[in-house]
Amino acid sequence: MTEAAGRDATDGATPRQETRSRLPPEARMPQILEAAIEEFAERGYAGARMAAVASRAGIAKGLIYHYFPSKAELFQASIAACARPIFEDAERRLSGFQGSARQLLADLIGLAYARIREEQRERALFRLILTEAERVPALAEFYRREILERALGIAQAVLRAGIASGEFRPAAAALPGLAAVIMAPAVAGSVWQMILGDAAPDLAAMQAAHLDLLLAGLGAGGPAG
Amino acid sequence: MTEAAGRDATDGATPRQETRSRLPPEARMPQILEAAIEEFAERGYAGARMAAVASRAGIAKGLIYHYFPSKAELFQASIAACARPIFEDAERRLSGFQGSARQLLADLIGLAYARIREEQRERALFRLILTEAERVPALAEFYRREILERALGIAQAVLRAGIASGEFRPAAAALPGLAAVIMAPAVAGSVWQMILGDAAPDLAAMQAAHLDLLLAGLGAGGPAG
Amino acid sequence: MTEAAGRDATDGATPRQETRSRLPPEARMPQILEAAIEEFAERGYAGARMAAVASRAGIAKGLIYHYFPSKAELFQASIAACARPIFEDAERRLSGFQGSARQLLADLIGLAYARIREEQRERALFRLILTEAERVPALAEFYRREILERALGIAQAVLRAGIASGEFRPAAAALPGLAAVIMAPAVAGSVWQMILGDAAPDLAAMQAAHLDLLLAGLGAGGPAG
Amino acid sequence: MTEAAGRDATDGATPRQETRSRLPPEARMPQILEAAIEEFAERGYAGARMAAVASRAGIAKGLIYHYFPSKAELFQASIAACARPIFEDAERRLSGFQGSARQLLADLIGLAYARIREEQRERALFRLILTEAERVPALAEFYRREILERALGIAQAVLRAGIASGEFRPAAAALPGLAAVIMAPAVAGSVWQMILGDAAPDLAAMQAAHLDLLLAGLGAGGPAG
DNA sequence: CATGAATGAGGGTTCATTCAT
DNA sequence: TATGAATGAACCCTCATTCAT
Repeated sequence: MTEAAGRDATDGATPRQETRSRLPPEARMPQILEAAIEEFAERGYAGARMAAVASRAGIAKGLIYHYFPSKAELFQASIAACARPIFEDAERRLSGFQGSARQLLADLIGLAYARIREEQRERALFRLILTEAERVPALAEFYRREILERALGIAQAVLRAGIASGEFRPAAAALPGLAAVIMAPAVAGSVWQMILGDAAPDLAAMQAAHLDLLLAGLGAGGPAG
Repeated sequence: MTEAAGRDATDGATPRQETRSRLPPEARMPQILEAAIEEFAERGYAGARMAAVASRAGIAKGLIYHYFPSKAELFQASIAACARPIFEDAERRLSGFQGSARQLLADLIGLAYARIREEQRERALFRLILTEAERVPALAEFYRREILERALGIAQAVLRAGIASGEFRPAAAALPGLAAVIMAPAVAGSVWQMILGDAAPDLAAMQAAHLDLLLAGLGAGGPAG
Repeated sequence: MTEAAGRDATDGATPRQETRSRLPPEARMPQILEAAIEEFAERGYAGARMAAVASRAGIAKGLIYHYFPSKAELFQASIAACARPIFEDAERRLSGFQGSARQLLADLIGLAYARIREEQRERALFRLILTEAERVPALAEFYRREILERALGIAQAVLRAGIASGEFRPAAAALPGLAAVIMAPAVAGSVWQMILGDAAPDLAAMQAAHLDLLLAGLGAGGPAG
Repeated sequence: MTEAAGRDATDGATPRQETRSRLPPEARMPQILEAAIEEFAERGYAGARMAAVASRAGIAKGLIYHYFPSKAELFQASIAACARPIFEDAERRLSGFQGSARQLLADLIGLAYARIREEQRERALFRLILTEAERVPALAEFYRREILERALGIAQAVLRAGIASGEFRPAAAALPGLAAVIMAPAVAGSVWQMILGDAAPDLAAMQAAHLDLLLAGLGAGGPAG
């Protein structure tokens, strides 16, 4: 997206300060990774071109190979660079929470939708996972371990808390697929964002309906209770 | 090293001795499209190779170009070939339905999960859409028009029917994001299937929890009511 | 050396019969191998360029890869193509020989120098062996088995025959290094040809001196006898 | 991935704290040449990498260019560095020799085989000459002038001495190729060593047979005498 | 209609060389 | 003097596309 200013146009007017910049590795590597994440996310692994990565990073193609031995390793490193503790926030909020389970649920849903809306980087990671999971099993495993399992764990914890406090109907504990269903709208919402952008279902409306449905569906007066 | 290749084709003198099955376009095109869908779904557009499509179809590379002028057009045609009336079934069931809205909801959810589990072809299409939507706007548009909008329409219809019959709480009508939330677990489920295969959350459990949550959450005694 | 006429010059006068020729594999492969042998022999493995091989063969670069999967395999195949029974001639002559051992020796030496002078292909092979033996152990092994051992065997056979007939002094049998020494001038001669071309020591003069020295040194009246 | 590199050099402010051994050209050049000779001998000119030369020399890539303007010139210099008076020893021994020509011949042959066996550096030079002579005419010329001609001169001198003293048959003088044939086994022996290493014909056995053959073949009672 | 040999435009990668530090 | 980041020109190889047969 940054589309580094091409070097093709010798525009003659500006006095060419296109000099070599010589950054230390600590500065250059993130620059390349950033460019790579963008390129891979937009084009997929096969469609990405090393030249485009270099161009986005504003460097020569060959320089990439001073930092990463191959396209495949650059890809792996790009994934790793995205793989920050995505749910740290949510888990901290969960463990320290004092109020009602209903309030906690509302909080966490708010957090999830906020990330979907705002986190550029995570959207790219999600696209890469969807696109390349079949080709790179490590990606699928990463998604399962770092994203799906942790999100399910959080959902389970909230459910348990709500049942314990009497806010949620006890029968909810008997539904093994419930945690997945609870978090599903956020997943679908981010898929739609990814595919459709502005034409996707409105996230704010989804968030409101999502919370409403959960509160109603989990409430103590539910049908299975 | 000797690669005993070639030469088994028509050699001009002998009047056609073992030409490969000379099929009319009506028979050959689906064969090629089938192969192309598989290849594109497995490798993505950039990763797909025309030679592999030909090989899957059991024909020579060159023959593809008698039916499709380019890889890009073959891709478009592959998409179109998937674009069969995915929701025809559901819409027919919807329009002719006699029973309760709760029963209708259960039926349609059952239908949806069955397709997710079984329809090889649709899974491939979904993968292509996820993978290539950014690069091929027509794909995103196809998804919006043929899949998302129709699914949302069905969900809205069920909601309206349930509200009209008094089965669902009237407040549901005031939540514009509800239709999307209602169908979201099926979308998330198919994404997980795609990424994780057998490691994905169990679809049967999701289906049960999904239905249970909806019935409870939409029921007349809900919170927003 | 053939340096196929480049296709860069659209000369406008000649009606361009630079049409694609479509040879069967049986005809194209030797053509490529021939070109490859030349290129590898002249530049060594690392120095050889696939583009140059293609150019020598008068074909496009990519076509090589229809016949050989990589530069390394093309190299191996080039070696194999040279590896014809180099000493078949000499061994046949040896086994059927009727005259004196001195005459046989003269014959075989004549044969050896004739090959050094004339065999284009063998010179290339020898150069490749010298150049790449360290990098490609199979080359060294090929030289040992197919060239050195067979040549030594022939020399031993002649020695034995001459000793048996009383033409050569019996003490020659007691010198294990003698066979190697006997054939050495031919090897040195071909090395010098390879390095120096016309500036190399004259092969005819060497041949005469070689034979003379052997006849004198192996003769029955020698010092060690 | 972090490549904790660079930065340990002079940074302009602090007055030189841990600059790497700052050597004068007289000390640095041999170090580089030594490394270059190894690398060129092992990989050939095209296969050699400047980075590998630097690494062998324990310096940075760029420093090579302070001493040699290009790879080609480094190669030339490497050759020149090998070009020490290879035959100085032999020529000194020749000019001061007092004993019989037979003894002199034995001495010189012993010297030659000893060098083949022991001189690492000369083996590398010889390999370079064989490998690159066609591409670098100066190499062939160097070989002709500094090695072949001088060796032939020594052989001629010994021959003349032996004929003059009556030890060798006079007819030997009439064979222009004889000097080359006399030295040839040593050349062949070193080629075999180079290609085959331990699988080469035994040098000690060759040396014995070589000397024996020469003494017998050059002796006064020979056939052409 | 059908084949697969043939082409040629890149894409990934290497490496001699330069140059800011 | 010394470093190694940075460049860019090839090089090997792939693959969509063409076309003689």
